[in-house]
Amino acid sequence: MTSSHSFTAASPVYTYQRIVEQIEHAILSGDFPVGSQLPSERDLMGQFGVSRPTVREALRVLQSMGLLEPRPGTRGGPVVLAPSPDTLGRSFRTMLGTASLDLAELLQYRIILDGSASELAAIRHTDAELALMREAVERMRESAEADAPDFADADLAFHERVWEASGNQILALSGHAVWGALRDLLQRDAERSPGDNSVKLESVRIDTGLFEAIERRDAAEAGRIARTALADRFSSMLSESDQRALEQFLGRAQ
Amino acid sequence: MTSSHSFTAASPVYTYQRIVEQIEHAILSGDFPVGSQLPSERDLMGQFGVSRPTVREALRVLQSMGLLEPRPGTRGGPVVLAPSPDTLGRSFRTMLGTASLDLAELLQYRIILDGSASELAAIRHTDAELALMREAVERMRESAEADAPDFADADLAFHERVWEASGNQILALSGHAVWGALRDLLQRDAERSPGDNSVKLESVRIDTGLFEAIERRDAAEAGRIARTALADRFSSMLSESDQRALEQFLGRAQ
DNA sequence: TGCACCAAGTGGCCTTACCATCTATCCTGT
DNA sequence: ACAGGATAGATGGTAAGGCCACTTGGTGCA
Repeated sequence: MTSSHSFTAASPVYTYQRIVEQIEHAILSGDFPVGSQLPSERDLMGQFGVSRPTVREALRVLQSMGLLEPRPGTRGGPVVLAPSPDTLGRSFRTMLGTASLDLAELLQYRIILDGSASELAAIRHTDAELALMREAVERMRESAEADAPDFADADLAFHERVWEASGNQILALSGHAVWGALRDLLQRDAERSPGDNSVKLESVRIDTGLFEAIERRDAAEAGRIARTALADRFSSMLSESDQRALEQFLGRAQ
Repeated sequence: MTSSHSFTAASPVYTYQRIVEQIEHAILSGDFPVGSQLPSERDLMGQFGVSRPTVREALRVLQSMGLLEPRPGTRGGPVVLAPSPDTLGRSFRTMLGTASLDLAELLQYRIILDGSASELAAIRHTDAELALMREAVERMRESAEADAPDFADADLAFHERVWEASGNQILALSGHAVWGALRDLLQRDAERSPGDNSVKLESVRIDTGLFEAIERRDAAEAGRIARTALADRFSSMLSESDQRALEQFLGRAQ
């Protein structure tokens, strides 16, 4: 009879990878708090019993994970960095960049994120966050009325404030990444009409409504506005079947 | 008078970093599709005009981002990988480990993703996807009743099928990443009672209800089940204020 | 006391080299 | 003619040694 034992994959273990794991574990377990220094490359090369290129490869990987930063000079050595959400955002971006994404998927994902973020922002925003959002809407209005070229920046700024007011930085980071991917996709596909002022003014009108819903803590309405705004703005670029699926997801059909 | 020109920081540019950027851009812009090969290290060393350790450091970084995989042998060379949730999940875990992310945020994010994925799966699942989900639920039930150790795998398999049935691969990738991070966190924090069969049976009961809601295309109910299941299962690990915010977000309070 | 200088150590990069492994090809045996 | 194994070449993994620019900390001079 065959044994029920299942074998695990026998992938080779590279020495640089084991160094990464050891140092990573040492940092995450608190042996090297933020701001502390690791031994220099030449010391590590002795401690691990490997050559310098090998420890350098390991340090590069840890560096790209945002855990370390090199520091030259006497009494130098790699220093442990404070955790930054940047790497998480970069992971989102590379994942979105390599995935062969179609517009429908990306739009759908952004509708999910923005809708939820708007609901959360309505529920748990603080006065300071509300003030920042109000200021951003005002800047959007000014930019649209002056037909200034920085409207896209002002638009993004407002949505960033909403993401932040959601109190969930994963939402903020992924929202930013998806926003960038969507922008890249559209920029590549079609040359937008940048001078069309009515579109800008319509955006201002919608975002003002979103802001007011958030202000009066009407989560359901805030989420609804955010979702339908995105759907209305982009649905014309989708195929007919994707449009129908989107409508159904938003609960308008049926 | 002083000029109004503002200078930008003059940070040093490392050559290995420029290689990373060039290769990353080439991959993300589609010049090297998934599965294609880059020139070998020795070739790249010639093309970039640098030494082999330097191109190796660059390749290591790209490798740790999940973009590449080395491939030895004649006609070898670094291979471009398909996007994987692994690196995103690792970023989540790193941020959790360094305490710049808390459990509440991650749970909230997973509730948003799983809820939306379940709604979408209810709307647009195909017969084949439904069969796969039914099969996965069945495997969960068998594993729970036999008290087998592979229950966690069966549980994950069911949720993977739901993510896939949502028709949105971004949802599937990020769902997978968050799931992995959450699992690691719990595994580390507390030694769960693996023999507690009632918990498994309860999970089976809930997921069966979710499956049936998806089967009858009841999107609202499917979303509700997915969200409340996650909240009920994990909320006891949250602080009291986070629990209240979660309840409010789910629309039960008020 | 202040400041310029200097020496030591650090990371950044290079050169050369060897090894295990994998792939493609060829060559042999059938 | 074909199947299969041996072989040769290229690849990535790792090592050793060395040079350079720069940062740092102390030292000695004004």
